[in-house]
Amino acid sequence: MSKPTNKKISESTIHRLSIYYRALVTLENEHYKTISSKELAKREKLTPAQVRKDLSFFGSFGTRGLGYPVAELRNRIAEILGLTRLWNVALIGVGNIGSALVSYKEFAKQGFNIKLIFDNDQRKIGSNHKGIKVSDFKDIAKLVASEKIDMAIIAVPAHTAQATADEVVAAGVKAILNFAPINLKLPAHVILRSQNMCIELEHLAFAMTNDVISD
Amino acid sequence: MSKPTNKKISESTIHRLSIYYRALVTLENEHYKTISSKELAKREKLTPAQVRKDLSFFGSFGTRGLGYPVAELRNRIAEILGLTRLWNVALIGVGNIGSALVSYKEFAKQGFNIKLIFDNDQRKIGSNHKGIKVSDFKDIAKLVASEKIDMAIIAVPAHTAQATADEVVAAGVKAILNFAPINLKLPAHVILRSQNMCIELEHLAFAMTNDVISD
DNA sequence: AATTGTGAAATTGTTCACAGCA
DNA sequence: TGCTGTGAACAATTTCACAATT
Repeated sequence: MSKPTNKKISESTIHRLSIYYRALVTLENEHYKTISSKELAKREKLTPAQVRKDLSFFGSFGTRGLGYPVAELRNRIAEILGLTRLWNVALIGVGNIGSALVSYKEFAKQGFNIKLIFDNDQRKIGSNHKGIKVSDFKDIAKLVASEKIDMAIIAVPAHTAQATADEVVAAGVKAILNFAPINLKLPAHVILRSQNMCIELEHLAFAMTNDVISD
Repeated sequence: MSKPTNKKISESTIHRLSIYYRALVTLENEHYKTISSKELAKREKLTPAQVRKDLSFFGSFGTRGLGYPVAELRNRIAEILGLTRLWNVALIGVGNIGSALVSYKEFAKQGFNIKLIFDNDQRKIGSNHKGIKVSDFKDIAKLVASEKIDMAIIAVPAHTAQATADEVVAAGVKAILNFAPINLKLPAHVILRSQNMCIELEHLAFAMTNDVISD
């Protein structure tokens, strides 16, 4: 029922699902009732065939001749991405990036609730960030369990990131978003995504150096 | 000379080049003189064949039986990525994320020098962030030219991002890194990369919801 | 003996093109 | 008629496997 095809959904399809989701939220605000693959593709600089292929992975949702029902499709994608529930997130490290993430409103909008903040700097422990008291990183195991934390965001310096991640995993966290610019080694059962902001700037530098022109 | 093959270097290869670069910097600090594709692959969770294919795009740098010379290879990748020069970067928007980026030390380490900061909030204009005075966004065209800005980082709220980007492009900036969670529409000659932090969390949510286990 | 460099094979991802349906 | 859903064709990327080299 929830798996109309048994083909594996690719990473790139999941990525585009996030894109569709955001587009559909916008379309809903613009009071669209339906949207065709052609129009959705145009908005997100994709091809209509790709939109249809992606959406067909989880069943027939469109109406031939008409397009896709915006609200229903947005809902369905939210279900698939796991956005119909709240996620309890722990933030590790409240330096530059960590502080920015606490205040980042998009997270809350998508159901990612930063519930705990950890640091190991005595000057920061006990202080308040957007109404959340900074806890001592030593207490992570206890608090992750009691607060039912689902995910952790690691925003500590590169040289402590691996040790930090190991402790986060030991505390029972099963999914990590890493902002430290290193490749973390974690057990296979832990889901890891990394965000390295330098890599994107390097990509710009590469493109400018090599006169890459996107057409 | 600089183009030993005429095959196009793919986006994914460029991405891995950034990864190799960082790995090689680490290896150099650990006093490695040479590194084999096997060992490099192991460190970065890739396959040896892929490492060799990627590196072969820009010539034969390895020595059969021995591996790749760490320092030389790091240098060569730096050249390819355009990291052997300084890049003048303008930051647009000094809210949560913008503030974090000004203080983010990795940027400077890789030669990305945030030289100008812009905002349109009168309370912020004139204030200091890490020794850089916040300029009025109205003056962007003049300052981009006089300060020889190469790239802009857009860190403004989603609803103003498109208008901001349009002005940044009008000011003559040819490369943009966008942190606003929308799909910017820009002329083809402008190089654009986007970083959407929600998408990564959504990926974690998807993986947890669907019991994806990376093996 | 160890490891690169690279065609060829396998796999994965994208686009085409059209039958089928509203 | 317009647009979806999808198998087949095509394109890109990754992996294999091995000759060449130190």
